[in-house]
Amino acid sequence: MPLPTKTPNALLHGALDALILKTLDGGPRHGYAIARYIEDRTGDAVLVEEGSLYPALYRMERRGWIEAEWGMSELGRRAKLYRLTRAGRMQLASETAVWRRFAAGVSKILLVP
Amino acid sequence: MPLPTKTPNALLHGALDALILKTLDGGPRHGYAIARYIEDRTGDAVLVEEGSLYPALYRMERRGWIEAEWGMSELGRRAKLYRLTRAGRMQLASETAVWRRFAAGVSKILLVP
DNA sequence: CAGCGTTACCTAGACTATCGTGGTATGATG
DNA sequence: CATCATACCACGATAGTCTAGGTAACGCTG
Repeated sequence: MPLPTKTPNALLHGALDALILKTLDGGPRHGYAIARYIEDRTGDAVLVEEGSLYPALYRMERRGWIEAEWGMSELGRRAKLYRLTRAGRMQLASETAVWRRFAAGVSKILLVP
Repeated sequence: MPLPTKTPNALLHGALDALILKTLDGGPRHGYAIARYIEDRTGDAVLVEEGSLYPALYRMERRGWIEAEWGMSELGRRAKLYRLTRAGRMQLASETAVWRRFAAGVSKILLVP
C-alpha cells in the first residue's frame, strides 16, 4: 500500500520502460510481479499503477524488447511471463545511459546551493 | 548546439518545472536565458526546446509560482523577466524533495549489478 | 546594404505516456 | 461467505513535450 503521499508521478514518464527492462534483466517475471518488485525495491518512491504497467508491457512487446508467454506465478496462478529479448537488452543499455546522463544533469542544477 | 544524439526527452516530464524554478531561485531571468542556463549547466544533457519552455512558463505563472514583467536582457533587448514567488519557492522545495526521492529509487534499480 | 545568425518571444496541433476507473477471474482467509 | 490479494485487461481523460511554424530586432560580414 502506498504511503500517505499521493504523487501523480509525472517523473515516471520515460523512466518506466527502463525500470521494467532492468527488472526483467534479473530473469523472467510476470507483470504484477514486476510492479511489486519496483515498488518494494524503491520503498514506494516509484509507484507503478496497473494502468501504466500493462500498456507499457504491450508497447514494449510490440517493439520487440520483451516477449510474453503464458505460465504460472510462484503462487501457482495463471500469469503471463515476460522476458528480455536481445533488442531489449540493447534498449536497456541505451536507456540506462540516457537516464544516467539526464539524472546527473538535473542534479547538477537541482541539488546544489 | 546539441550533440549528435537526438533524444526526444520523455524524461523531462515533471522535471522541467523544478529546473526552471531552481534557475529562477538564483535571481530573475528571462525565458531564453533560462533555457540557455539549463543547457549550459548540464552540458546539453538536458535540452529545453522553446515549445516546451514557454508553455511551462505560462503554466507556472498561472499557478502563481512565478511572476513576469517586461524589461531588458543583458544585451539590451526587450525581454520578459520572470521571478520566483513565495509559492514558487515552496513548490521548488517540494519538487526537489520528490525528485531526490524518485531519482534515488530509480537509481536503486537501474544502477546496480 | 543584403543576407545570415543570434537573440527573444509566441502558438497550434500532434503525439505519447501515465492515470483513473472500470471490469474479469481465482484462491486464501477469517 | 464476504473480503482481500493475486493477476490480467481496456478505455477515455489528462497533461506535458515536441514539431514546426511565425514575428521582430540586432550585429556582423561580404
